[in-house]
Amino acid sequence: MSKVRTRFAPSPTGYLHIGGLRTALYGYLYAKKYGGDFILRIEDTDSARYVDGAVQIIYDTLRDTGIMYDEGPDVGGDYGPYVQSERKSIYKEYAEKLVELGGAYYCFCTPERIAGLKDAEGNVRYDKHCLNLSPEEVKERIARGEPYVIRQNVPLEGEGSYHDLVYGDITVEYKDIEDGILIKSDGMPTYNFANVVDDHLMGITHVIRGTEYLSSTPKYNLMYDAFGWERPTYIHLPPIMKDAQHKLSKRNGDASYEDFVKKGFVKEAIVNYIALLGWSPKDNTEKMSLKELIDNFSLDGIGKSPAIFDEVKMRWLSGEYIKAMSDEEFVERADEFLKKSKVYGKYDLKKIAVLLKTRIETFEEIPAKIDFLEEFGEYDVSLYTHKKMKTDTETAKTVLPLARDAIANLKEFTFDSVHDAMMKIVKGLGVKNGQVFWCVRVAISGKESTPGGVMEIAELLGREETLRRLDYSISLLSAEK
RNA sequence: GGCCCCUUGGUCAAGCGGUUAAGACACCACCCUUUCACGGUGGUAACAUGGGUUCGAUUCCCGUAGGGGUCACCA
Repeated sequence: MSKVRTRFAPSPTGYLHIGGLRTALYGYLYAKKYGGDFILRIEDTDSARYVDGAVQIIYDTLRDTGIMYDEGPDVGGDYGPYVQSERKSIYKEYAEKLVELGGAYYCFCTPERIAGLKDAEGNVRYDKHCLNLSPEEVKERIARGEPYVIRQNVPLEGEGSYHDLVYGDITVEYKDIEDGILIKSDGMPTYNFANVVDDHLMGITHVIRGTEYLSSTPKYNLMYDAFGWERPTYIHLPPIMKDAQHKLSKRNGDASYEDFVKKGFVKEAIVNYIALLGWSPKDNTEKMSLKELIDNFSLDGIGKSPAIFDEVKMRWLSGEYIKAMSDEEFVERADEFLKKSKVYGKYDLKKIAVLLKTRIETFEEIPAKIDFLEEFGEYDVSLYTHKKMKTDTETAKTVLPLARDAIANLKEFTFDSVHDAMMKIVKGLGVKNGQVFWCVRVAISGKESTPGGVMEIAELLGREETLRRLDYSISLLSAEK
């Protein structure tokens, strides 16, 4: 059996959307699983849709996610060029060959004539008007400079079948397929032709793409057959949906990979999550590195029905990755977001990392979680009322002055000494731990919830600031009637 | 509309003729706990529908409904 070769063939029309990234990922996983090659090919035959910079985004995204291609425009390879616009002459050559083989023909029909072919439903279907033009006439009209296209010659009868590795046997009747354009009047090939020629010439063994091609594959097979080429194995992938009826698309302005990175999702989690959309491993493991994805990947784990993208679950996965990071790695990778907080540069980030890691799912949540360390002012004293702890402002009025004095008189200001001081108050008052801790934590943070409790916060703030905040809170309470 | 495809909890998703129909996210409860989290335990919640085939259908076949795709000089 020949070496597996898969390809990802995006059009440079904008950023790489989630669906495209998953297609690339599966192509990569499949190739690597079987020790094969993964190829990147840029399909830029439609100059009207070309977006500047889009090719670079494709390169960057693939590299960023670790989906490395063995051959491609910027890495070279033995089957180049890997950009379709640079292969124009190749398509011309093969199109002419296909004409000779009877699989295609020149067509000089004007757009006006074709528009007149509309049926009752408004669908246009070409009528093979130019099919039987003599070679002489064709040559003459081309010489005369008449614009033309080359169309595929699809049989009027019969049917085409193939076996898709995900969807099983697919059969389409030829009468339902029209003589599509293979070479446009500008000399560029359409996808319908270019993908067949390139996949064959580049030795692609497994074509992995979205279901939008499921029912048009028979017409590609017709070309493989006409050329006498071996048909590739097809693997069509179910779509990724935004909701039950809408595909996730850039058209809707749906988030792309880069958007999620900007929103602070861990990159590995994004890749991991999209791998799980439409596929699941035998043992249902969910958190997997790219390496593990390769090991676990298998075609029979791919489903046929559309999968709805669930950002909530991706957040969870992102959180799992964050929890698994060392403090060093966390500080390094979260740097961009740590910078956005008011405390950046003022505290020991590693100490903060410990408090943050189990409390966030995306880096974007960081600033809001720690800004209270720098920002402290009037807050709602109802925060002291906590039903479970059985505390209220009265408890606080008793506890806070005691805490203030205890901390002020501490010989050493450390996590443990603060803890002991608090416990002493607990004992002295004969109350529950939580009653003291809750009040003090609120008093020095002004927040209902904070990453870390009294000792962690006090340690970060330092004795001076801790006392200042306690004083402020005591006065805030006494201002209440 | 024609053709192709799909249909298990809110979501992802096991299952591939006989199961108490997994697991995960989310949600709820409890435990742990100095808050919030983390962690732990438990819980609510699903085979679209009607016919067959079969001793027996979530699983196989047909219809219906719902959904997606496709019918471009876009990919």
